[in-house]
Amino acid sequence: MSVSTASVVFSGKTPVSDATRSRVLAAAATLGYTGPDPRAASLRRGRSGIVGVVFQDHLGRVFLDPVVTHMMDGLADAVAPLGAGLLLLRDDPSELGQQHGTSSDPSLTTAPIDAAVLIGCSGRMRDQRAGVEARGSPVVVIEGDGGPHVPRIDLDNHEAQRTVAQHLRSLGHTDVVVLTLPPDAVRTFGWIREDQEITTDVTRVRLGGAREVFPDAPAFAAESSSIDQGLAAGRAILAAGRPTAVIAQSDLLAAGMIRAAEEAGLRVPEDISVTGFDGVVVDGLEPYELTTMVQPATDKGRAAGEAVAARLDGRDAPSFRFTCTFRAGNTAAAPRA
Amino acid sequence: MSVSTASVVFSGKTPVSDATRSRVLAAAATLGYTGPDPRAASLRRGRSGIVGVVFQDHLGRVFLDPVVTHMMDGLADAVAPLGAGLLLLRDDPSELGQQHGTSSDPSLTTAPIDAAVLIGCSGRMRDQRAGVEARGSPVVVIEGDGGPHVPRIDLDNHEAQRTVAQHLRSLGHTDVVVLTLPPDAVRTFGWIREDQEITTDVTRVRLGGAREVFPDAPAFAAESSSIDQGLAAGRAILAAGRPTAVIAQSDLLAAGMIRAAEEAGLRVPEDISVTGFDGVVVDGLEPYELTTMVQPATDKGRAAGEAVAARLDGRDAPSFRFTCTFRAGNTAAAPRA
DNA sequence: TTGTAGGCGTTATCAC
DNA sequence: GTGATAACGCCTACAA
Repeated sequence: MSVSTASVVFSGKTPVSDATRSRVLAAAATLGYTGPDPRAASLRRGRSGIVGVVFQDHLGRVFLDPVVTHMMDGLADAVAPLGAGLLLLRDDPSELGQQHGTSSDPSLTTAPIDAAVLIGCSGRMRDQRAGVEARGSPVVVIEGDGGPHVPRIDLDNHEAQRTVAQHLRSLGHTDVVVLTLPPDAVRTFGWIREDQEITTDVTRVRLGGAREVFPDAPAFAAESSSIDQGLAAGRAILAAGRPTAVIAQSDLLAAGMIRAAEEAGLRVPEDISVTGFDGVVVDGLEPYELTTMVQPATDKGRAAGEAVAARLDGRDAPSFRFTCTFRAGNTAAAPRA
Repeated sequence: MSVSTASVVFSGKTPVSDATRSRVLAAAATLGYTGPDPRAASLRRGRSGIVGVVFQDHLGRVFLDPVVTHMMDGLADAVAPLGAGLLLLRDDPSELGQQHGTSSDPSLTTAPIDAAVLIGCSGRMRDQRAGVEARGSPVVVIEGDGGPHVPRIDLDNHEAQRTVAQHLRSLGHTDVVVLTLPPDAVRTFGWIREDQEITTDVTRVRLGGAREVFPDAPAFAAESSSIDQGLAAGRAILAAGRPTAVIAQSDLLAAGMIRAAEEAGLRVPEDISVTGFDGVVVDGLEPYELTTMVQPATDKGRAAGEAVAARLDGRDAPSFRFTCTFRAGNTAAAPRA
């Protein structure tokens, strides 16, 4: 009985005589051997059959934010023919400042992945990316800047947000607040200072688009994209003043903002206009239909998956920018005279 | 410069002099070494920091079915303190009948996982489970039978479905059809024959609960839990006859069934009653509110995660059965005289 | 504190 | 068609 014969029997890569095969299988059964150990196999082969997907947030968000679930749907779809599993990873801020992953958390650098998809791209993620690529694993970034040679899948965020702002301006609004996604990995809830650096690309670029139309619009940052956060931020915004319109950077935030407005006795859109971003279905928002930009979330995920597949296949993968489309709902109207 | 010194520097498990550390790091930088290779590390350690989650379905379902997303949310939550990533795996039916995974797909047996959570438990999954446990990786099953010593997280499906059926009976229904989830891995769409074996536990048990009240109710199987499938099945059911009520095994199927009824010019609940199962929010179902059983999906996921954590920690993990609660909506009423 | 040796379980290569 | 052998890259004793 030789090791290599056993290997051959289990992998089926080389013809084996029936007699030998059954002898090997019998021996395996006796010894309680259940086939190759994946860890050893992946070391030897240099492939694990795993694509890592890295989020900057608690993993719960992956499953509760419709934009993300749709994106993941497309990603899973595109990665399937590749025969790879998706490993959900978190870009853990608690590792900040530590020399090297003393944390037990699997992360980009400690997980046995063949490729990585970064959702957003913080500074630290960018550092890790270098390490991952140094090992020869392709990296693709969705909504973020991974550096010069990293395929990048994103939206025309600036343009899209400018479109919405323009819509509000044409309705006659001048007193506008922007309710933003987290500005950086620290995720501080509150007003964004003038001198504050916004490291999260989506947040910064969308804000830039809005400010192209309303240069002086103050911005309030939420900790994450959720209705609850929108509600909390909305309360804070209304406690500080009474804008005629709020530009939210996500539909979930917009939904929360609307609730906050209702709480404060304001009618939408008569007393205050609220716009969203994403074009997802938000539960329980009736009778409102958000005025928002619709983004092709599933396509974005699929494009990322295809880019990964291409890179793993030795082919080149270009960056791709998707276009959002304006959808007029019933949450934006002319301000009251 | 020695290998072990480098190892020590990177792992930080042993005190190292500052001089040595910087010498090592400098050398690493020069050589382009970016830290330990995860594949080799996981072989040596015998741990990969990965928990596999196995679905019987296309991975897209994971992200589009609200019951599943909530469950995953709870699971991610409970697994987080463990510092493990979640690997989404698919129990690929295409491997059926193959001796050993000649497919390139990562599966329970070919993925480097430390533990596995099985969603449902097909016959093949049960076989694979044995292999996984033989390697010492704990397995937990959600909604399925993994065998004698496998912790099992599920619902009082029989009782719950009986409750709904009882409700319909008390309203006066006698002519009832059950719209079921897939009966087995093959997922054939259509009427379930009398002699047909139902291998998927949830499907079988819920059907049993319904038939305790309506012993002769015919059953129609969908291919998956989705509104589209409910619609298709609903059309087929209505083409074959006109029951006074349909017991759907999921809210999504119920939603599809309602659409099919509307298509056929039937009013719900006046002409036909429809009940669901899950208690999730179904988009665009207004003005209906499903009469359904609400299940604690998030808790189910969390319980599974805690069971995994316990087992990885050497502790014992008991099975747990959650209870569903009846929610009266407006989709079930007395049949017309 | 640093260096050396051995093995984790595979699989690829080669000889037979 | 089968068997021996050498890495894959790391980690952990143990010795210096």
